[in-house]
Amino acid sequence: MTLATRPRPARKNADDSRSSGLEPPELATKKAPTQLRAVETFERILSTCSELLAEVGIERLSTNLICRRAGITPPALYQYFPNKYAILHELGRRMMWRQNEHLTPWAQVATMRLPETEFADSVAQVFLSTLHVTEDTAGGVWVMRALRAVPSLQHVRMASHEAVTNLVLAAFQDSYPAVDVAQARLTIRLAIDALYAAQELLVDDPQQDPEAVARVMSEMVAAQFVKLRAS
Amino acid sequence: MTLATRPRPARKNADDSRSSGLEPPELATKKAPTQLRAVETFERILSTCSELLAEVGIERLSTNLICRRAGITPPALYQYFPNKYAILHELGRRMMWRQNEHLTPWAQVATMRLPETEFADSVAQVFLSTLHVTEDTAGGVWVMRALRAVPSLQHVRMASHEAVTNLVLAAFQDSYPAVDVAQARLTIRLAIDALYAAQELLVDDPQQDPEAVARVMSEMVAAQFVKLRAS
DNA sequence: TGTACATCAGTGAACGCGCGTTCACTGATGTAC
DNA sequence: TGTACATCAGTGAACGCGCGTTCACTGATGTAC
Repeated sequence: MTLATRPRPARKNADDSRSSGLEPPELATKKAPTQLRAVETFERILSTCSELLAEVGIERLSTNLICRRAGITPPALYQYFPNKYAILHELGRRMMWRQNEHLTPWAQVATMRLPETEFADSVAQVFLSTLHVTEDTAGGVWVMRALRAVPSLQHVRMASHEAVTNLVLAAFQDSYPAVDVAQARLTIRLAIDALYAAQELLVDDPQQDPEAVARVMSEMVAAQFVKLRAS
Repeated sequence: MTLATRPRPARKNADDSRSSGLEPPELATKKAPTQLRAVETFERILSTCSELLAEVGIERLSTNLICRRAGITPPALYQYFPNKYAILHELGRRMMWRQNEHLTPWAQVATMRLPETEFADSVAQVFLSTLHVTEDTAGGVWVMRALRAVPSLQHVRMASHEAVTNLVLAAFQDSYPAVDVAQARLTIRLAIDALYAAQELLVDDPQQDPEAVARVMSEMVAAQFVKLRAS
């Protein structure tokens, strides 16, 4: 018989690569895939990760598990991502970006000038449409939860909320230039966080009626916005 | 020389005890400590867990790590808790309970009848006092985050928010019996979730001013409550 | 008030397992002449 | 249009490590007579 098992390769110092557990993990992707096959592998890693996140939760998610499910071997995964956090980072970025996309056409001067009732209706509408973005993505909720749960991933959510705030703030300022910026920014930011919280409630508790939640939250937000206009 | 190393004990079937990864983990505590020394150990496990949660995050938290830091051996921990989730469960329960404690004296008929401005002020006050509860507990924020992140622990947060909702709802109904219950419950629940979201913002972003956040959120909530009274 | 014994509290040492990670390698795709 | 060669994409097999968990055991505390 020829070589059935190869001899153990010499290892320099296995500890070098293992972090002490205190530095944050690398989040950037590594090599970008160029060939078609590679792009498919890259995307399959992402979708598998999303899928598994919903099934086993972030705690039991591992690169080995992703590889097994995606039908590839670990070294293939490591070519593109340094660790599972980088995969989650990419998933989070995409999800946030898709949500923000739905907001851009709403955050216009014309919207900000709407009378209270119409304004509230428009808020309710964007609320429901961004809700659908999360619902339509497999494991979308769990990606959102992972962003919250992992310390090194928090900034993705933060940056996204910050970006949305600036988007809305710009439109608002164009409409009401006299309003105090700090005050406006805070109100907008809190409105956004409250709306996201309401989205989470809907996901966590399927008993709740999305339309009713959208209505109440929009009223709350609209009233505060109108108050802000007059200040 | 006498027995330096003992012979390997026979193991029946190591797989029996290892879960397949799909059933939720047991959350109840095991034996309750009776003697003083045991109570101290029990409490040290809890406080060490809280401490480590803040340092390494839930992802790297392990029973072994807790034992090392707490100065006990694993079997001692396993006497009281079946796994790390049970420890987090207990920590979460305590934190939620302490927060709710601050709310009970507020959720009274007299409060509900306050005029809008005074009502808003009182909301701002409870908001800030519950915020301090989280801040004063070592690793308090991380306990909250763990409750969100771990699927099997979600119900602790949910149950707490539900309980708070009922508390406020009862006081509100006593004051305004004519108001539609479902409508009132939804408004209250969303207000609570929004206030918690604002708390998280303050924790995540130390730039934000707690007083300013408290003020804006309270105004938003108060306005909606007053609208509700008149319906 | 003393002692025998039961229960409580915690130890030391080991286990099997899956995880993250890397190695030398093979096969597929693209490209220069 | 064909071919030699470089680069890209992915494999199979192994590693050291820490984790969850359990064993038989020792020492401390409480209690019945």
